[in-house]
Amino acid sequence: MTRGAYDHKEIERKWQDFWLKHKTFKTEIDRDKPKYYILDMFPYPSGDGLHVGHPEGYTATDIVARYKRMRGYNVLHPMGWDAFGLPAERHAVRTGEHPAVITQKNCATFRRQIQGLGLSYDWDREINTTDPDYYKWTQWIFLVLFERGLAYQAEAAVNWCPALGTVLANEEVKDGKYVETGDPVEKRMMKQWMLKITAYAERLLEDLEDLDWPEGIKAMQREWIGRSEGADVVFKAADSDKAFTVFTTRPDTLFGATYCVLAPEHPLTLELATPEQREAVQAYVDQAVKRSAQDRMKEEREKTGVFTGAYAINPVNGERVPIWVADYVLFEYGYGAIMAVPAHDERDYAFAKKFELPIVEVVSGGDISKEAYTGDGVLVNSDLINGLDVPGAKKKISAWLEEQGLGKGTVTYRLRDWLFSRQRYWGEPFPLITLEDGTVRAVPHEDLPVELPELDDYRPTPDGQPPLARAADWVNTTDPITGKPAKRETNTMPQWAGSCWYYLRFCDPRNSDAAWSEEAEQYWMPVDLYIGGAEHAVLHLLYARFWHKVLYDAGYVSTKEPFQKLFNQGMILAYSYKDDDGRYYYPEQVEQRDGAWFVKESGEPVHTLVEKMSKSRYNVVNPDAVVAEYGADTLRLYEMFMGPLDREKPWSDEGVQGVHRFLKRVWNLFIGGDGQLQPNIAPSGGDAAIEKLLHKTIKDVTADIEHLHFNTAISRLMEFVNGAYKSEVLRTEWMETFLLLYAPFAPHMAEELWERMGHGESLAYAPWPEHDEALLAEDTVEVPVQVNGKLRAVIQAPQDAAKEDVLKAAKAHDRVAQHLSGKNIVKEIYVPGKMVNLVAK
RNA sequence: GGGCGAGUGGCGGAAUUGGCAGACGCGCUGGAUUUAGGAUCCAGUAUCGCAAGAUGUGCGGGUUCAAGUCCCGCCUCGCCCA
Repeated sequence: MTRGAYDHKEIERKWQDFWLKHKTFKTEIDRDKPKYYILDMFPYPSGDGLHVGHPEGYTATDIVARYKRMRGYNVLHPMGWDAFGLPAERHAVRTGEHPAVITQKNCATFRRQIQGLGLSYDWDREINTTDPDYYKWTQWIFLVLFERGLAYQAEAAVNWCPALGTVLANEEVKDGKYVETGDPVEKRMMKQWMLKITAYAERLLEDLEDLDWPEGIKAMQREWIGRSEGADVVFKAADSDKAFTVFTTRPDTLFGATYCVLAPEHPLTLELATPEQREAVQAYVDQAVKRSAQDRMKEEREKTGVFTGAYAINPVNGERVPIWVADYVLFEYGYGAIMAVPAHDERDYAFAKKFELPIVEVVSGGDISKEAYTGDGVLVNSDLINGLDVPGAKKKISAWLEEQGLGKGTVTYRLRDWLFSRQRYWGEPFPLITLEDGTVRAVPHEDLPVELPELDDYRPTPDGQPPLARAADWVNTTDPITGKPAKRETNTMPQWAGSCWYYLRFCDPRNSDAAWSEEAEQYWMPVDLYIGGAEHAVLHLLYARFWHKVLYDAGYVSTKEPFQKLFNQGMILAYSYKDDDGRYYYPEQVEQRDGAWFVKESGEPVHTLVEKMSKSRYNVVNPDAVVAEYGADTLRLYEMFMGPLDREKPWSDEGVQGVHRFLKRVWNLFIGGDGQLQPNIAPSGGDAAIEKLLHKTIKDVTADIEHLHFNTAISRLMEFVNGAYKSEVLRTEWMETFLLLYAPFAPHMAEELWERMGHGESLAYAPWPEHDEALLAEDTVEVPVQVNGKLRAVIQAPQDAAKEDVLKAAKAHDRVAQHLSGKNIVKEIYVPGKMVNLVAK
């Protein structure tokens, strides 16, 4: 290798060591500077190590963090590990090794890989959700919820897998089977801890308004919360003293209710069934409860149901309507009972058609002989609300129901309370004990954390209890108040718990007296910019917002919302190669000939696809390999150059090489083959055109970073370098300015060149360059001239030229004149400094 | 079915407010240098055409002096909800 050649390995090692050793990015509260809190969604440290998707978001936040520091902000930019979770537990079950051991190993790998990317985190703030010093405070927050009445125990339906003897998360179950092994999963009622997130539904919805978040994410949260206004209506059973309540979003259609449906789980279903029908109803209920909610809700599925033999009285007109049982009504939603209006609801319509139930139109505007009409229209066949439109009818009928004591207008939410317990080992233990009389008591704050006990087997017990039940010494304890025997909770918290508040711990991560100090929270919060994948659009972000609001109500935080601005990076995809039999090939196994792809060995044709990276598709790109071959600066720059941050984009090895070539061009612009600074970099002289280009670059790169348009920012830097290569003399000052612009993107090389330019200090806190608008002003501008909207010439004109002069010059141009000859000009348009258009006939 | 987003060269993608479509990069072509290059540098590269010129941002209409950009109708793909 030539002496002066770009050696990314040595340069990157040198500066990574420098930053760590000098704690360059260590942050303390500094009231003389404005703060800026920029956060990545911290990773789950899996055994596979970093994926190329991780550096995408991390590089984006790193660029902003480095840029903001240079703009004089006090930047909080931390990293940590969301390390509780299933893979480590599965590993423990297989090997008997404590999950903490594999977790430590994985964290070390992630730390090494992330540090190898030159990301400017304050490593003194590193946190780990599995560290007792951390989960002590997760337990403390749980107690805040518990003490405020927001945590309660309830019988809830869970996914029980008999083959594994454990409960599974919803994500692990598909089509009634465990996704990993295919073992059947059934619903089972178990006592679970629930968090009352529904108490915050309205505020979680309302406060979305002021957040600078992608509209799509806000829409998804709104849908998830699913606020709907409607009415509760009481239906009495005919010839009985029983009654049931239904919730409907369409009380206006009450006169069109021709039957009612109870969910199979509804307690009245069997009670109301007539003796003749009871057997059929029982059989239907038995098979319906086994189906999943998603399956039951599927619209395309053939509707099923059984008549109970009983009738209800429609409260508005006193008519007898049959009561059916059907699985398209869910017990969890509303009251598990509906009034069916087949004329104006598609599912009711399909059901009524199949079972030949009457369909009565009450809103005009559709053709109910063909399909249900769900739009607005004038009410008909509806007595006191005839002639009104839908919103007017809703209002009037709700008021009438209330008057008559038959119901009332209500608001319901799709959002359910949060099932918060898991029958697992590797999670936070609940800081609760249960006395023999059933009293549940919080573990006193001074006794936190409740640490996980050591086990020699991490499987559930043979009788289906969670693994923690194996630790009898731990489970059996005494109540500190009464001294009576008590048992610890054997469930643990779900993985979401640790990530619900980590952004607060980062403000004050080593505090042993509190989860965070008031001072730190007030200085740093809220998070100014939060970047991560859209897969957390609903759950993580909703759960964290919920906890934050509870902490706000309890007076522990000063902001209503945790994350002011949110941005989602798009997924990185990759090309994969697949033959007609569906077999995949590694990129090294295929070659391109005449525009088509073939397997090298067999010559068999393959087609290329752009897909998610996965091991089974043989298209995973390993960031370690890219760093080893091209360096971290290349990986960073390439991932940012691929395209807009929020879009999906395919990985291309050629693209990586292209960016690496650019980095080498920058290096060679500064450093000659002899390893010395290029002789044409001089304290004075230089072309004014380069100075102008530089100032344009400053202006554009600055604006692009502010807008997170990193791909175009990099293309501006490339344009400057292309310009500099054509210039004979490069003024030192200009080249240093360029390095500052370049530094957030390729920090290792920028630091190295900055040092070689004679600076003794890191450029991490050097002031960000400002452009001089005066230098950008043009004396003369190029004005395109169109004839009838088509470009015919480009003329030079003074910036402030009068309209007449420009038009005269335009008409005088040969080619313009040629296209005007024989025609009359009917209109002349001049947009100053921009455009001339001559309309001629 | 509903909501949101996207559709621009061979490829990834540019284009504040309607104002020169294709910046920048990949790939490709040619040249320089080199014992050699899959290194480096320079030039070219939307399509058709020798040229003048014509055509061109998923498709079909419209508004406008001027439309990738605004409006109406459709098609395809992605995500979310059902």
